[in-house]
Amino acid sequence: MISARVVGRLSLYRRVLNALQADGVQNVYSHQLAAMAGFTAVQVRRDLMVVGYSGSPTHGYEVDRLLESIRQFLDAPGGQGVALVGIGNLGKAILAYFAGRRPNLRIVAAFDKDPCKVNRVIHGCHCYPMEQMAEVLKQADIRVGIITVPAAAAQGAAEALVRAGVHGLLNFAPMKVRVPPNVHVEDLDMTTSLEKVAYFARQGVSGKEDRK
Amino acid sequence: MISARVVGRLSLYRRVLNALQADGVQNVYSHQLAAMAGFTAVQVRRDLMVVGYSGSPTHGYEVDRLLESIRQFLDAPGGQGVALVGIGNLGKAILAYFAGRRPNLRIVAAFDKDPCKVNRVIHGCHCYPMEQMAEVLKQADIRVGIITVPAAAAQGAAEALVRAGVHGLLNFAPMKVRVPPNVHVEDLDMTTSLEKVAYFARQGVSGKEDRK
DNA sequence: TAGATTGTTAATCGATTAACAATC
DNA sequence: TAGATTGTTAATCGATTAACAATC
Repeated sequence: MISARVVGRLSLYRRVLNALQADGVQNVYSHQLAAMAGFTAVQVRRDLMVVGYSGSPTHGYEVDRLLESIRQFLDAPGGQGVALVGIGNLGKAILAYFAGRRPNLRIVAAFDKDPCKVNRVIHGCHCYPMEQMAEVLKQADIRVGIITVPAAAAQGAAEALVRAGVHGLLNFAPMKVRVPPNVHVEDLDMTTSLEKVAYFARQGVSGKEDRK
Repeated sequence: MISARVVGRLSLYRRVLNALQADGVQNVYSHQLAAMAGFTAVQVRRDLMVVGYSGSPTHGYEVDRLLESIRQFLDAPGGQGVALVGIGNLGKAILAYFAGRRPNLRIVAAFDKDPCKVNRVIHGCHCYPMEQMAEVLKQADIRVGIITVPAAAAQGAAEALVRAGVHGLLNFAPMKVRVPPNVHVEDLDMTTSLEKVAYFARQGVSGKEDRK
């Protein structure tokens, strides 16, 4: 079983490698990738072994082939649709943020309980009333959901998404949601993160070991 | 040295406790708080010891006094100002999200290099050109920064904020920033989080142990 | 008192780091 | 070959979990 941490780092390596590829770089060593991604060389080498592509002691890793290996590991073969619940300020910003960024992982449907916010297209994403969720998600084979509703509505949104067949949730609401054990939840809690930063800024220390 | 994890959990406990207080609940046991916050009772008890307030075996924790202890631990005495760099879709959504939410931790200044986006007020926050950052931050004694610029501009934004005296950064850009060791950085990388969720949704497993 | 909960120590678990032989 | 890097195993570190005496 691959840990969530490794998957997250692979996602970061890919972005760094994309930048290198754009610059015409053909080979890269683990310590270079480590410095750019903010991890250690040993972590990088161990993570890259997971995707099943080996480097060479003389040339390091070939950028092109490594990117292809990561792509095969991370991406769904035919692309993956994502649903978003909660078309408020944050929801709309996230629709804009992901619009056209990664064709393989697109937000293809958004939902809101407010009738005034649905039945239109925002940043290329169709907006539907909550009642149509099961139907739309089944029809588009969507298995990933993003929750951008207020805290009080988060649990309900999560349950609706899970009922509609979603197996992964990205939760922006400042509240933990309870889901069946086979559903993966990532919490992206901006309030907690900001309070953490504020605490350590006030203490004048980093809360982690130095990053050299 | 308190770990960033503990500080983050305290922030969550506070929100759960606020909800309980609003419901008129006066006492709470560690296992109740644990269930609501999504952690274990032992974690809750250990974390609460950090803030220096002891519970009682018979009544558990008093909600009012516990909230006060957490507040004293987490919050800056006179309130803490926050600066935001990058007034795009995401930046504006974050200004709206935090507006009026926590008087003690307010975004009081926003910056952008685009002259069209500055010299106005968005969700109660004054917007300035980048050139005025050092001056504004010093005058308002701001030590916390939020980065919502594109990936390519993140390092520059981080350096400008650090030069202006910031000791903590909340980084939304999908790129690691390098900072001096005494600056605390929290990365809030939506792209990585979404890719993690998509990966585990596709595998049909949670990537963590069951949450019971 | 009896009993559930708290505070605290010991054991477990997992991830990171260090060390080193294998490789080109 | 010499040398830097890779892949892999062992040691370290930190956090979580389990166990239990102390408490009201």
